[in-house]
Amino acid sequence: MPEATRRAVEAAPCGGATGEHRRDAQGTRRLLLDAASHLFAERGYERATVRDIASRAGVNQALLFRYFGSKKALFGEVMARGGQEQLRATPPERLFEVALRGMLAEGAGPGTDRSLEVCLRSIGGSDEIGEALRGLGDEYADVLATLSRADDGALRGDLALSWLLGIGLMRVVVGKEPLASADPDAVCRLVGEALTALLEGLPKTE
Amino acid sequence: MPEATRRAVEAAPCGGATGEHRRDAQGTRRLLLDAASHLFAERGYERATVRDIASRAGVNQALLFRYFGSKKALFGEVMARGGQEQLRATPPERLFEVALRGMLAEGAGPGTDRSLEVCLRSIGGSDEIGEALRGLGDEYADVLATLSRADDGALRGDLALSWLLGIGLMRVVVGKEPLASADPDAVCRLVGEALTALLEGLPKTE
DNA sequence: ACGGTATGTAAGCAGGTGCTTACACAAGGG
DNA sequence: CCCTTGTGTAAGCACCTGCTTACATACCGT
Repeated sequence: MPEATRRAVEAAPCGGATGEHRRDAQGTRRLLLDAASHLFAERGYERATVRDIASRAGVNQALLFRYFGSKKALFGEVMARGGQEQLRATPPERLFEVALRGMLAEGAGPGTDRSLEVCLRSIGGSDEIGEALRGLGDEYADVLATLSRADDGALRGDLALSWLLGIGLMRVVVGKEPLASADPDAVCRLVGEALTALLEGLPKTE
Repeated sequence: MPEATRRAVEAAPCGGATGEHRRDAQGTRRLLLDAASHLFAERGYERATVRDIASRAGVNQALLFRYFGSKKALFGEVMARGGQEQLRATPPERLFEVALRGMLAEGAGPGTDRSLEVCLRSIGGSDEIGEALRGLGDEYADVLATLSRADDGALRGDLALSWLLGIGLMRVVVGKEPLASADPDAVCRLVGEALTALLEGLPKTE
């Protein structure tokens, strides 16, 4: 990869035609954060190297360590940035479908939350990463558990989350057919119907 | 030449990896295969290093390459050895529960099939490994698909397999509570009930 | 203008990886 | 006996990893 995607020459006319970097710490910090977010979602934690991230940001990798300290800390900031927005912005009875549709949507627009995808792709990684990922899972499961009035609601929530992640696993990281190309509506309908036996608090499937 | 003592050594079961090895290519081959099987199931493909495998087998790592050529080839032999026995030995309508219970049983007896666990722990790995793992998934999904008479039976099979793997993911690799410590019977009952909406060919839940 | 400092870079370090090579030793046949 | 062959080992190679260091340079207050 000899040609890194250099930072676009900003509107600021530096005079020189070289397209050199403006010295803007916050800007390059965000560049690194964006690059890391994309690469973690694409390859998972282990397979996204700091060199790749820095290269994608168009920045020397030493800056990554100056601004974030370590790869793990960068990962933490990435997950904290947009990770739990969807979790908090979605009412519990819609969370499952929203998360499922978020994972079924392939073209990842800037708005979609890919943190669950990051989790799935980073599973084999170090124990500390697994710990961090378990935290996000716990929050999802806690919300899903409120959808059942049964006394084993927490277990039912875990099972629902398991299905959600399993579907994401098969679809986006394994690419299993026909699931990978299936219509999101069809998947939601089938899963929704089956889940009514598990969680009573789900909205009726039409 | 103390041939009597040598013969006695050969007759003895060589369980421990300690002490000197007798020069037995087939024997050390199997030692490597066993060690690899355990370590792949415990840590996944990437995190099980060839040094660890050779060390666990009590032999030099160079032998690993002499007998198998590469780490990937060794992985292939491990997966081919016991991977699909359970798949072929189990009638379709029982496959889901057998596989689920196999994943819920923590104490991995010598009989239990851990190849699905290997899949789960190796997901982040290289693309070629993912390809190999997809093959096993395909076979499971094909069997599960026969349990539905609907015209989207293949999709329903994929969804059932997704749940199976998702549960394994949460339980054995993430260790999510309360699922990780839940009673296997309770899990099977909840999942079985919900799955009747998806696959009609499942045996009645009690 | 100018010096200090924030920002950026090139080069390298220590450790780990899969894999290879050169060699030691045992067995068996001429 | 020696010499070939199969089995096992120690050492090393080339590369990759996260991370650090020494240095260059643009910006900004004075």
